[in-house]
Amino acid sequence: MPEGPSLVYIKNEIAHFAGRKVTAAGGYTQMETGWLVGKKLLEVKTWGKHLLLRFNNGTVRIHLMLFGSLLINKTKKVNASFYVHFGKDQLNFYVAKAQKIEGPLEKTYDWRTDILSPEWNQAHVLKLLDDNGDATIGDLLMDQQVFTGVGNIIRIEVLFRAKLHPLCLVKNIPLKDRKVLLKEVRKYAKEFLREKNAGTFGSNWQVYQQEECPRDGAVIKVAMLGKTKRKTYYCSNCQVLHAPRKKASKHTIPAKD
DNA sequence: GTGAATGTTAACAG
DNA sequence: CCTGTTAACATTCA
Repeated sequence: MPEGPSLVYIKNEIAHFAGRKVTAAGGYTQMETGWLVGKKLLEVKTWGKHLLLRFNNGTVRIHLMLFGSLLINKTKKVNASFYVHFGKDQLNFYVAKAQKIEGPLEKTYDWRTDILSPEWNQAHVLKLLDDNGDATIGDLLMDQQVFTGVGNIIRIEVLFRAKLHPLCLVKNIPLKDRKVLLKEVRKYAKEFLREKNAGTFGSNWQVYQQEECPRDGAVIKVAMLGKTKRKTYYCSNCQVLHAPRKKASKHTIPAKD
């Protein structure tokens, strides 16, 4: 369930709990929960795959990892790792990691990299691409400090849409193509959320878990590539592995006078 | 029954 | 010290 858009989907489901007072909190999480009782939930936010429940004395950061889930006013047979009750209403998180964050969230989080945030900032992310030129783009897309909220599905679909080979080095990607990539990341993240809302998620994958390239019919390759220990689906026919660019040589620029 | 899956981190080896 | 590998977490689905 959990890539960035799935967390925004969850946030939207529970946003209306803002203003309600916590009557009980607990679970097998390591985090102390006593500080929540009696406090009013001020706001529900996300930063990539983090779900943030903000209170005036701290924020609960919830991460669903790979298997986590949330049930609203329902329970499973197994214990919740974290739960919070608002009177008769309850949020039950399973297999989720909960931590307390102290102080203002801006101190912990930078939303300029969050692919679904209105604060997302192209210039800032382009700068981060420059800083990470030696990484492969397939690896860098999984870096939450640069592409906050991207998971394996988004990574793979976006590489295809931007026609980039997963092993392409960031420094070899022309600026124009970097901008196309960033545009596709934002676009596909929104499409992902739209499909979550419509209940059609997964019906429009181009390469993820696919066998044939929708562009040219080539066989989709599956491999573990780069440092990322995740399955990578790609079309080696239409996804470009940019070669090193020639060094801009100042000496070959003809002098004007 | 088996294996894989939208993820991350701590512990360990070299 | 830096880098890479492995295990762990414990669920759901095919």
